[in-house]
Amino acid sequence: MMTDTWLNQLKENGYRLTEARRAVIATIQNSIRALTPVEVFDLARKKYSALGLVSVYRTLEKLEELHLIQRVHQPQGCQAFIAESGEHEHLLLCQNCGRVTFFEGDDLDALISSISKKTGYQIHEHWLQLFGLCQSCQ
Amino acid sequence: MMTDTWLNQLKENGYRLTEARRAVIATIQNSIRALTPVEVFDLARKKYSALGLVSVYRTLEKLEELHLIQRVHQPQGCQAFIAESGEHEHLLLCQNCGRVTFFEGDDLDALISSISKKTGYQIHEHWLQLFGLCQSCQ
DNA sequence: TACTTACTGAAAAGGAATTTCAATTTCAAT
DNA sequence: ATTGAAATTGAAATTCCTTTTCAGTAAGTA
Repeated sequence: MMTDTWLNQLKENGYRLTEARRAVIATIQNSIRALTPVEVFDLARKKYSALGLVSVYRTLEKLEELHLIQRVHQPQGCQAFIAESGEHEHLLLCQNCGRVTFFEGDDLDALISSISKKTGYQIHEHWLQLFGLCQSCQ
Repeated sequence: MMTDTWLNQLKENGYRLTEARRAVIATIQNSIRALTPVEVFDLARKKYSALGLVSVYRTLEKLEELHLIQRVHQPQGCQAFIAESGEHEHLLLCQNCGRVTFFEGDDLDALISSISKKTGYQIHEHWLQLFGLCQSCQ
């Protein structure tokens, strides 16, 4: 199970496995949408009521550092996190329920080299994110 | 001049033209990179030293509401603003100097309809942003 | 089982954005 | 020009979110 993968990742990097971290990890892995620190806190406390908000922040920091989660940028704010998919993938967000779906196969090479030629920039990275309505929200 | 366009926009929407607003507007329009509220404040105070930070926040709010400026999302944070270009354009950011260049002509229709088919989402919006080095920073 | 040290939650501190408020300025109506 | 109502101002206070501090606790190796 994926939870174990994350716990192993923490362990391999010299971090300890604690109840607080297990609760935060389980919460994020069970969510289909991006969660803010306070949302993680509220949800995780249902399973582990002694959890402190500070530990949520500290765990999120470590998970982000290990590239297990990523920050999601949205018009309403950029404080929410979602589990990362393995590869270089982009996000598709439901504007109604917030569900996050990953997609790949963006071939932007032609576009990027054309923009590079026009502007004179060396282009190193790109962000692509789509917004819409998921099947159940249409 | 573009400053006048913005001032007219404010006026047409029932807002008054004040020294504070003129200073904020001039600062943003003269910047080639996105500025945070505090950066706007520091720059604008060189021309109008009585300016308060609160007025910067309030003016940014109104300019955003009128779609004259837009928030720029970056890995380091999402508090910076840049003047909007007229049409639906995307941003190209220099990772060294922060210079912002707009580009258009992103034809993502094929990609978007393919993703739509695969995922079942109705896609309504897309964000595309490129990062790299501008000519003078290479 | 013992022991080192990372980790914890609570409280305090810090930083950014918003609200409050009395004084000032804008600008439409004289 | 002058007036006066109402929007706007800057400073201070407040709120909200995140980080730091700290003494007690728990993880996990020896």
